[in-house]
Amino acid sequence: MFSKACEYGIKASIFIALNSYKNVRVSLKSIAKEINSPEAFTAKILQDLVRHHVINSMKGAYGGFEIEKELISTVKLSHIVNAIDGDAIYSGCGLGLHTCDENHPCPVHHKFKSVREELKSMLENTNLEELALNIKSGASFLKV
Amino acid sequence: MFSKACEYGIKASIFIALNSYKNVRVSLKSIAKEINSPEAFTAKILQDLVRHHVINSMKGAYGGFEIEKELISTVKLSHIVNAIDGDAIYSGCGLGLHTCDENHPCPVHHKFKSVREELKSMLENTNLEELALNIKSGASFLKV
DNA sequence: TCAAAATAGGATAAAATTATCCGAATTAAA
DNA sequence: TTTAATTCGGATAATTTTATCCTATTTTGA
Ligand code: FES
Ligand code: FES
Repeated sequence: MFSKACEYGIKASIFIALNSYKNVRVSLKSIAKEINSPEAFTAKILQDLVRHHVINSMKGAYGGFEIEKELISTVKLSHIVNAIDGDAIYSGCGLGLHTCDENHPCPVHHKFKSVREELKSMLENTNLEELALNIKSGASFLKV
Repeated sequence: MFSKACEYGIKASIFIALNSYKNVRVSLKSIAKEINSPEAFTAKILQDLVRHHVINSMKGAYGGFEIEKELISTVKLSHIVNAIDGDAIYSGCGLGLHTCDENHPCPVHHKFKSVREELKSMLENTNLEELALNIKSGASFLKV
């Protein structure tokens, strides 16, 4: 469904959010360890999220990644997915036609559309805060 | 969402079904032309579908691909997707955990599950007959 | 000021997906 | 029986995605 890059991006963001509540900046190394992802590849993805202002980074000793506490609840999954995978999963044609066009629909258009919309609204209505809290409470897990 | 291979496979199957109603066997060449796909790559995918008994093939002059008329309405999108992309899209974890496990859920599990189930039921409840009929009536299109 | 700890970013490599090529095997009609 | 039209299947290539490596740059504390 999502690319590996996007999966890592989502998991990393949740872990960063979790720590940002505790005013702790997390390093690339600890992120990769926590979400079980390749370090250097994860670095690229984090850079991407920084460029898209989903997370913040600080270089140097005692540096790392963070998200402003007040913003955590405003970061939606859709922001992360969009930054990394783009919007094809929302708006692209399920059968790969150049554009999804109501007036020139592919065979699965009407059936596919509702699934895609549900996915879209799910992503747009899920924020990092709730995801981080579920990790904190032990209701969900980032690896294994 | 789906791989290119899967997109081609679905479109090809619909076109084959459409022609099978007219007792016409279609060649690789005409399929690739109709669905706007690379010929040799499409051949591989069709071979795969033949092996999975989604479609039938006949070699030699006047050969080509077909689906038994009586079976067209029994071929579900899920069969095609499963033959080509496997079942990860149904049953895999949205964040790439090794397995999707209710007792060890990833952060998006509960939100993701319903989307995945809707997709699954859509694919399991859509058959080639209805898709072919919509193409026939001009209600939907296989290319451009 | 210097050293250590980080992220940034470019270059490259590995793996997976998508795509192409070509000869072998099969089939039916002439 | 020959020939033309096909699918089949193996080898290979191109592209995209995933992953790694190395150096530069930034930041803080000693
Ligand atoms: S045209 Fe294919 S999903 Fe809309
Ligand atoms: S555990 Fe991730 S979707 Fe179920």
